[in-house]
Amino acid sequence: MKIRDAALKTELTEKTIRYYEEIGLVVPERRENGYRDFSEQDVHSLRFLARARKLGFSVDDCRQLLSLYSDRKRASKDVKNIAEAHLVEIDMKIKELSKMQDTLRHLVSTCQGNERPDCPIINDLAGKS
Amino acid sequence: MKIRDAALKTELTEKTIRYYEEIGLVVPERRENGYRDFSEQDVHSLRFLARARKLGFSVDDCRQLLSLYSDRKRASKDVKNIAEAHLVEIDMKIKELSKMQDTLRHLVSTCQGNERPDCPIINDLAGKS
DNA sequence: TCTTGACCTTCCAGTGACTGGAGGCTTTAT
DNA sequence: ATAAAGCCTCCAGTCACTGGAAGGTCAAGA
Repeated sequence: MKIRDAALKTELTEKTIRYYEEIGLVVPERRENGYRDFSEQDVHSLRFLARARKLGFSVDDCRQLLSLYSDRKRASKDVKNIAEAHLVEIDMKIKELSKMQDTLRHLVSTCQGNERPDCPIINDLAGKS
Repeated sequence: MKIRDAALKTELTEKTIRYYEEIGLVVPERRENGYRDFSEQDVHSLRFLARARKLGFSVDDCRQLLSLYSDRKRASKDVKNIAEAHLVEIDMKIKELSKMQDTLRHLVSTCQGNERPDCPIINDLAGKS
């Protein structure tokens, strides 16, 4: 299957698929004319990658997960470890964003938002309390 | 004041300060020997930038906020608009992360995490329901 | 005076995960 | 025969820095 069809089947772009090949996540065959030729296997891998990326796993995590995926002797604990570490990262990001949200919401709510220059948002950024 | 002291006073790194100069966010004077010479004004701007970045504003937002900061005839609504747009982005990010979190938490909770290969996380990523 | 070491400078490369585009083949349809 | 679509590679750009090399400057101590 050519790259266009692989892209349609995986909801990845052709660019992304070529990039994944470049960094060694998939290794499609090549036809005589140089065109990539994706097997069903390749498409499975790409879909796996697409899902993992959607869950926010880094490409490097994806590489490990993909390797565990094709390892029949894997220990589920290895997978779980990766997922739990990722969860911790997500938690941290949410906490950080929530802090920003709180501060900003407060500032925005106290700003008149009119034509005059007085602005608690600017004041806060300027360090004036 | 030399860059090291500017860095200490603003909690930015020297590298970051040089970068901010490179992209035109601050324009410190230069001494005869080529060293940057930061005024108190410059330090104020840098602190302003540091705070805005901590709230997650993009460098481009920061540029606009800084310009509004030094504009005595600014309208607070211009500031508020930028802040509100940023809040919307933060909300979206949090929602996206929360979705990932939900899915991942569920998957992690159903995975035994032992030496055996059966793994609901891998199964989900592989599209097996 | 010499030297050491801290501090400053510029410039280049790398990060993550793509994305856009140029320039050039091959295939398909008219 | 020709045009359009589709494929290829390679290079540059994104964002906001960060690391490091190579070299100039300055103050203090031997």
